[in-house]
Amino acid sequence: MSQIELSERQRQVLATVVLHYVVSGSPVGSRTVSKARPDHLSPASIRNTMADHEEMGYIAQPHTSAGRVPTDLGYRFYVDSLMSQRPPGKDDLETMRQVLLASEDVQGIDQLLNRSVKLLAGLSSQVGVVLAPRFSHAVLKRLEFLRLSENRVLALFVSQTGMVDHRIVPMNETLSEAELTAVTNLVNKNFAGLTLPEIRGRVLQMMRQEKALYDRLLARALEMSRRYLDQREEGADELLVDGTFNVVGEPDFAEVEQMKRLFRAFEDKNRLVELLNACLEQDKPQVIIGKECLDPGFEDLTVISSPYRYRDRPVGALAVIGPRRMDYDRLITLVDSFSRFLTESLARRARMAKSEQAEGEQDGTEDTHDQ
Amino acid sequence: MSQIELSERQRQVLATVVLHYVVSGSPVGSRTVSKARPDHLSPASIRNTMADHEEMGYIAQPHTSAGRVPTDLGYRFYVDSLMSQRPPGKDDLETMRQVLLASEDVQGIDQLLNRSVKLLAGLSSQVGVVLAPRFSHAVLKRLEFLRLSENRVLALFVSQTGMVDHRIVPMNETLSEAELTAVTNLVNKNFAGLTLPEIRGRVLQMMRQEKALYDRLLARALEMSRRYLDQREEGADELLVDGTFNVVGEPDFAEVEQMKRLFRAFEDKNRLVELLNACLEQDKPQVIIGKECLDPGFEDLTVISSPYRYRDRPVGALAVIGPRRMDYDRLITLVDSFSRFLTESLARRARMAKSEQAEGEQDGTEDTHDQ
DNA sequence: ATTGGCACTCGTGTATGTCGAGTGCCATTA
DNA sequence: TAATGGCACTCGACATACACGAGTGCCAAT
Repeated sequence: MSQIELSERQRQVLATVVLHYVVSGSPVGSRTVSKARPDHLSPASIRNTMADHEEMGYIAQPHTSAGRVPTDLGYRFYVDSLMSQRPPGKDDLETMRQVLLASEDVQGIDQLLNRSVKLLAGLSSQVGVVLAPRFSHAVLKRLEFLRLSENRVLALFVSQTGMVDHRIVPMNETLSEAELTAVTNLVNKNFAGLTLPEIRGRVLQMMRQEKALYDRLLARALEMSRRYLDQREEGADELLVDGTFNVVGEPDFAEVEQMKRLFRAFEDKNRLVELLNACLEQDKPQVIIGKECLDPGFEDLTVISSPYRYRDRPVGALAVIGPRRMDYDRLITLVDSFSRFLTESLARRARMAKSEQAEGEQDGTEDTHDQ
Repeated sequence: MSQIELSERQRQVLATVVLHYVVSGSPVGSRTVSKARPDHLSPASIRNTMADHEEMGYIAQPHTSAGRVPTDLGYRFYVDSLMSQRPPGKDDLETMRQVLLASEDVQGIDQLLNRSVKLLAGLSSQVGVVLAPRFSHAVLKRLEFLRLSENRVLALFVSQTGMVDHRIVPMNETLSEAELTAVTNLVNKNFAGLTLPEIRGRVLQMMRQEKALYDRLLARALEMSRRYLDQREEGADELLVDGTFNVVGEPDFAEVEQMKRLFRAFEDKNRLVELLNACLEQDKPQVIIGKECLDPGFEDLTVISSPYRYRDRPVGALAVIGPRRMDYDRLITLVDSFSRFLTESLARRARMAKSEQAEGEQDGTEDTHDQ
């Protein structure tokens, strides 16, 4: 595992090994590499180079006298410094444009994301994952409280882009319908146009003010808002997965146990959400190869993820998940351009909402947000 | 394939074959049956009986000189007339009670269903499916319209049990915020307490009345309600699936192509919804075995489904899906009692909402509904 | 530094043989 | 007449043996 930088030849050979292995799926030998490279090196020379690679941990033999297979480290090196950054295929781009534009017009964000994940799985022939926009950056258009039963109130959050979230908040004090309506109005008057973190801050601040203590309704309103904010966190169904069938035939997942783990991982949304959340702060597509992911459910997988943005802040992410042996060149550019498309799509929505807001709003809240 | 009724012996032997095959997974021969049955018949006699069965199409040989395997018809006969109706396991019942009661208290229906499907998959070790309550039987608590952009309005439907549905309805005429609020009020005054079909009827009826034509807001309100009603039908994400990993190891799905079809079927929610909708009118658990299901994606599967009810009407369904070789006795009773539990759970919710409604409602709509 | 040659390793595929579970048929039995 | 025991036959599962070929490491020659 020496830290010496690789010579040009070593780089070339490693790239060839990865490239060949990705398409063929079987270990690649010195002879194959020799024939594939334009410089006419004999298999024997290649063998020496490959022996070096093995020593450095980039490639490995499944068994003596077999060809070489890239290790996690090998893939990593390939992705980081060998890969040819070719532009995305025209076809892929065109399809994406078609589908996203079509979903953009009339449909809600849910449908847009739904189609996106199906499209992502389809184009990549892998498992597609989309993490829906986080509510933490959503801007409140309306927060409504409806009484369901004596001690249960339904809190209904609508963002300015039309995202809807509802939670049931427990109550220990019963309010009449009229009081609830008043509370709803109070909340909207105070918080419309703010994001959730901003609302949380405002709530705490207002709770400290004396005035709130004497205004029973306002106190109720703050209390209920706080409960709503505390309630929401789980992040369960804001994750869309599609294309799991693409992984079924893969020879890389021949062993049953392995495959079972895999599907269990796909159904455990929480772990996936966590995984994607981790990439939110990146601004290039992020590639996690095999054991680089600490979650044992993913140790035979590669995850290519990229966040999408709204108003220059990352709000959600999308990913392609597949076996480590995958077409990195294509899929990375695919994920990258897909996230750009989604970002654009959201921006267009926002522009529509903005023109709307500018036209017919009545409240005087700050206008630095317009989600 | 003679239609003669089976003799007692034939019934016994067939039952034994099914029972053994279900646990062992390998073809069962005459010798095995002979030893398993209390009447001391020699293998030779059993062979005769089994030859009859084969002639009648109840069992088949994978190849000459192998044991017999039940056919779809054989399973069908077993389920219909041979199965011992044993009561559900105490353990299963207890677990169900625990989980459902725990989810009942504070949580919304979404969470209840979410846990249900996981529990169903867990208890059955098969794929669990739950079809969420249809909105067509939901009773309107509140229908709200919020403007998102110039020509898009968000319609927000809340049922009296706390189910939430939102759609985006396109508009060709722009309404001011104030007008929208007025419209919302009109809609709620007229339609609160009605189910969707009732609302549809009422809308059409009112549209025919002259009065509506001259009241511009009322006309708008009716138009928008109609658009909302037309919009919703797809029934996409109201289906929960869990436990697909249970099907991975199954030797019955050894062939890759078959398994791929399977997973594609699980992801195509629409087909599943259709399948479950078909069982809504049954009142016993329904068993669909292999090719009895016309959908080619399910031809190697058995689906055990049962509706659950609300106010004596079936509103949703749940199912266990697995290979044809499954423990019919246990799973049928499991599905049956699970659907009862869900029905009860919904009823309890309704009682809570009812006491609530009786206490603090102000409108004079009929009280024959209380969802 | 590169290369050709050589012995060695192993996985894969094929041919071959044995074993045993299971069947169908028929003559025998109670 | 229904049940049974015996027998020849079939066929998959499993093991053994063997040849083939791709691939390697090492070394001496260029």
